[in-house]
Amino acid sequence: MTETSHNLTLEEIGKLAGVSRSTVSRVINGQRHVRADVRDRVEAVIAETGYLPNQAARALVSNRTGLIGLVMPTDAEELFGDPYYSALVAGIQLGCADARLIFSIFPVDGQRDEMTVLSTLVAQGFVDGLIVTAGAGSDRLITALRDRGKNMVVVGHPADDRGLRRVDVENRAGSAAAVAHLVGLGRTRVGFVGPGASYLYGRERLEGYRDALVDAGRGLEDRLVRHAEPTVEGGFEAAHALLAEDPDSVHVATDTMAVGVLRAIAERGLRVPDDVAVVGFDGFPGAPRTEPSLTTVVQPVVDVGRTAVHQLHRDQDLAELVVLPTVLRIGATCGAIGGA
Amino acid sequence: MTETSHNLTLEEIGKLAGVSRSTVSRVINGQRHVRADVRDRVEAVIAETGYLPNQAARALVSNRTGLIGLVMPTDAEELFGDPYYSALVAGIQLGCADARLIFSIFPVDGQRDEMTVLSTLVAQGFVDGLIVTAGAGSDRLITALRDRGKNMVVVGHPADDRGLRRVDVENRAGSAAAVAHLVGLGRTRVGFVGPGASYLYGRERLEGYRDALVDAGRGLEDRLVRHAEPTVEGGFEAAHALLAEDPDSVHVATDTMAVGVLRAIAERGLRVPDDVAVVGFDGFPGAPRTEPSLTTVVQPVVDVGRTAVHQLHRDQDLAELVVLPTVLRIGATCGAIGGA
DNA sequence: GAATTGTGAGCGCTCACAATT
DNA sequence: GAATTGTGAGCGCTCACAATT
Repeated sequence: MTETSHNLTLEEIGKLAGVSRSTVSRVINGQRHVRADVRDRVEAVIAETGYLPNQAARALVSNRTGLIGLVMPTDAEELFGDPYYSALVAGIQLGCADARLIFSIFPVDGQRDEMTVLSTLVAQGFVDGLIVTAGAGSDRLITALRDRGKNMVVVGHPADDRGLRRVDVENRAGSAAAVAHLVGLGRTRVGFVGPGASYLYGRERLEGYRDALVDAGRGLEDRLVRHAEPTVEGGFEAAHALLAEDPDSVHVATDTMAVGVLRAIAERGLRVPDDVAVVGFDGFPGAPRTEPSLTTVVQPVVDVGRTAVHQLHRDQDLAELVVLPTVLRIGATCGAIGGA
Repeated sequence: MTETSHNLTLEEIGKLAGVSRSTVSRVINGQRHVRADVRDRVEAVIAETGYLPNQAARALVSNRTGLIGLVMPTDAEELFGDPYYSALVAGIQLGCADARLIFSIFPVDGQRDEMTVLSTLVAQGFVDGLIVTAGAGSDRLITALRDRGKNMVVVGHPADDRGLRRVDVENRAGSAAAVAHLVGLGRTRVGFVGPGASYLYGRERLEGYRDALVDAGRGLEDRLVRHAEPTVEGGFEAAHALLAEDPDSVHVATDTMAVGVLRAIAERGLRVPDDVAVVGFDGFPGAPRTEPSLTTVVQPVVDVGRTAVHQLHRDQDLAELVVLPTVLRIGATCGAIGGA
């Protein structure tokens, strides 16, 4: 544990153990063809000196650093407290542990040009691969990295998805299941509240809503579909507009918006689920609980993170797109259980 | 923008521009002694080819990577959604922008041995320096990095603070100001709710509470001091115990606990600030608002992050400990404004 | 002689191969 | 002859110095 001011090298460890730098390298990298007693001697010297190989030298010759990066936009401060990122990070961490990689998050804000930072990271070889979440803020970045042929996995659905390795969830089928559930419970006027068309996942969830209504032989009423920003306030406002159309149920495209929807319903003196049933989407682990507890389509964010690492790490011959299934979690807002 | 499969080298760029690798290196690193027309020619080739220097080679020779790391514990999922980290990250990002460094967060969970990860990071030269937040979970790590003489700045107050470069806030003086404020408003039975003794910041804030009462010539009553876990629930329980002692005000050592304290006061049918005044501590930017709005001691977390980077980056002759001042922010819970 | 440019060496590893047992 | 070990070269830069204008 006593460490000298300058860092030791393979050569020096070899000298101390009476072997060449090659043998030390073999011991460190766990290669065969090292005699047991030699291995022990080298390992003893390593332990004694606290030697750690220089990563820059290693990276220079092997072209690998063992680092995986997640690009995280931080323009909006909320993003950091977002339970989505929290779960995604947990999943990526699991994936990195599986693959013996080091996980690092690169916060990128709009002030600095993200391209500058990222060229430094990947193009210049800081990280072996990058996980980037889809969204308006990352479209340019994703295209640039793709064009440079960099090792990248995109989480979610960016505007331009050509030639990308992606991990996504079953948005359309998930929402279809949510709406089919409401229809199955006897609801006849099912509304939809979701984010604007610029959010692809919102568009997909809206399609799922339509699929289910068409499958059930129902008509589609444009007035029962409302868009707003994917925030609590957005949900609140959209719900007020929707409630004027007298729906008996709503599928809300994000749980965050669903909080606003529940608030608007309560403000109108309506009961959930008796007057209006609600089914959300997302079901993130750290998200705040609602009262009554929200029925929602749970997307497996932790698995998404873990899968993204696997996609990054394995051979290139993997499927371009991995879509993970969602699960409908029954709570108290859909009227499937209890006194409704 | 057309990129070939293999990355270019300095040598190749030099050949394309009709100069040596040295001249290209000078252009890239912005050194003098390059003729203007040569510089232009080299820059044109760089732009054309999209050349980016290999960071591993750079790091190998210069012993610097330009990367700063924040070690972030993720055992508890809440930590990620914590407004404290959110603000700290924002500050570190500002500091890195100032110093033209790249900022990276290393999530470390208790499952994997954090020492393994970190030896890889610093000892082996992935990052030039590390910012570590104090806390029970990081004590071992901090000691190990200090013993290895690694470039590190600790945020907050670890159990063993010997030989560390630290950035901290005025916990003691901040709490003293909070309590002096309550005393100045005529409160005579000032209580304290804070975390257990294992939290050093809590101990310091308790000392500040005592300082202010002693300064005001008041006695100290042990029954007016209550400890619990630094959570909303902890604050709630401690407040219920405290309220049995009939205090007319409370200084709560964290805003999170203060939320629980306000809830307990309301549950007892008491009014804030009329019956019981409350002053918290922290004032993090992203923290949820309370009703009535909380009077609190604001610690400058963003500045803490920024300062930590400066400490890491500048010469070693900087002060070992930088303590940033806190500010009392008047809200509606102390009775200084409005109808109380 | 000052500004500009190029050359050689070396950072600390890994890999292919040769030389040992 | 198979297992084990060592040697040489090279990854792509930066730095000190020499060589050029």
